[in-house]
Amino acid sequence: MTNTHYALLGMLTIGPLSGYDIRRLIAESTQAFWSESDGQLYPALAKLTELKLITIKPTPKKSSRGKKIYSITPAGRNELKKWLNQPPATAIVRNEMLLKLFFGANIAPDILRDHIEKVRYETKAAIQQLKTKKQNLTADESELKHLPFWQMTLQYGIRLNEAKLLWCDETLKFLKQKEESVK
Amino acid sequence: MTNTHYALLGMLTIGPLSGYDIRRLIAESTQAFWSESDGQLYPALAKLTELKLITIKPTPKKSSRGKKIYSITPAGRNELKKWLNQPPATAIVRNEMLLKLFFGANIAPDILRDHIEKVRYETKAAIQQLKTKKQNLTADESELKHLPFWQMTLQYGIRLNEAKLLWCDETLKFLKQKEESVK
DNA sequence: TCGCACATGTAACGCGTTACATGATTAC
DNA sequence: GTAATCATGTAACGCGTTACATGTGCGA
Repeated sequence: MTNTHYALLGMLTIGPLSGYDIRRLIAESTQAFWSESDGQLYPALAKLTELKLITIKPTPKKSSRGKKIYSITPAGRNELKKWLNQPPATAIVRNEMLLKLFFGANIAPDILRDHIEKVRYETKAAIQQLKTKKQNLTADESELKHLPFWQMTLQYGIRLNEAKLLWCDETLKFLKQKEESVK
Repeated sequence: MTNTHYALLGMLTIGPLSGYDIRRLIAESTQAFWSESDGQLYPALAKLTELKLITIKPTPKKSSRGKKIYSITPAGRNELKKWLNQPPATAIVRNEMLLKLFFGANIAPDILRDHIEKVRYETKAAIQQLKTKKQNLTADESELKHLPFWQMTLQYGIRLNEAKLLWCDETLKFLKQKEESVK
């Protein structure tokens, strides 16, 4: 049981979903802090089924395409809760941007500026995207009990990206000063 | 050539170092945004030597332990610069804490609060550590040209963690209100 | 009828971690 | 002499990605 498995169990607490649905949900709702690849998703669903933590609903009408609708079982809910109750592991991060910056003495100053300018641009776009997503989420009335938690994760993204933006501005300003002092 | 290889090349622009030195440097200076395990480090050094991007210095005096001192070659510097000039790839992140929060509707409210409280505590500690490290860095005069860049990476950590702390406070407050409204 | 979105899966690969293994030198 | 630190490496394993493979149903 990896985090991938728990992520899938968690998604199925929202309601019965197909693999494809989960895939879309992840892409739309959690891609900012969680992602799954196909190569993980489908084998993980198979394993969870085998463990009887999820079940395949009997296809309601005609076999509509090859679609399989999964539901979480009581045993599945139990496993999920056990995992949720454990404090989250502190992640080890690897930030390529900061690694390059750490070796910044070896880069031409204008190229480094370009890099940070690019990060700044992406960060601004991310903030905008997260904010609109947070707005739209409020409008949507389905799955009311999940709403506040989903908002919190979006708020996290907003806050962290705001800080990143601030840092980009600080750093660009600093780099500009540095270059001028060299002239 | 993976990021690990470039990280090692980068470290060797600071000066000639042994594998153990690099290991220590990473643990002391970049662990907040970059880490390497032994299982990567030594094979990577071997490969870089084979590619002649780094060389083993003739052991200066008596073979002091089994120590090998590596230096970057001109070809190595060239490879490093090519990598540094490319804009950093936007990383895919996986944040277990946010994933658990996303499924927060399935957790007892007080346990969730504990989780965030723990994050808050760790974040405060991280800020303090980064700030003192930034102070001490200024005092140290070796490797002057690297200093501003190292400070920028620390500042990044400080800014991001400050935002995280703010978010923790916001979220804890919000959760408390939520619980009271249920009563 | 043609293309796109839906829908599920497998195979290969590689990065990175963990655990194991070994031995030298220094400080107490 | 013995513990801690210095110092280098290997082996096994597993997670996760990428690319490949296949097929359905709907709308223009």
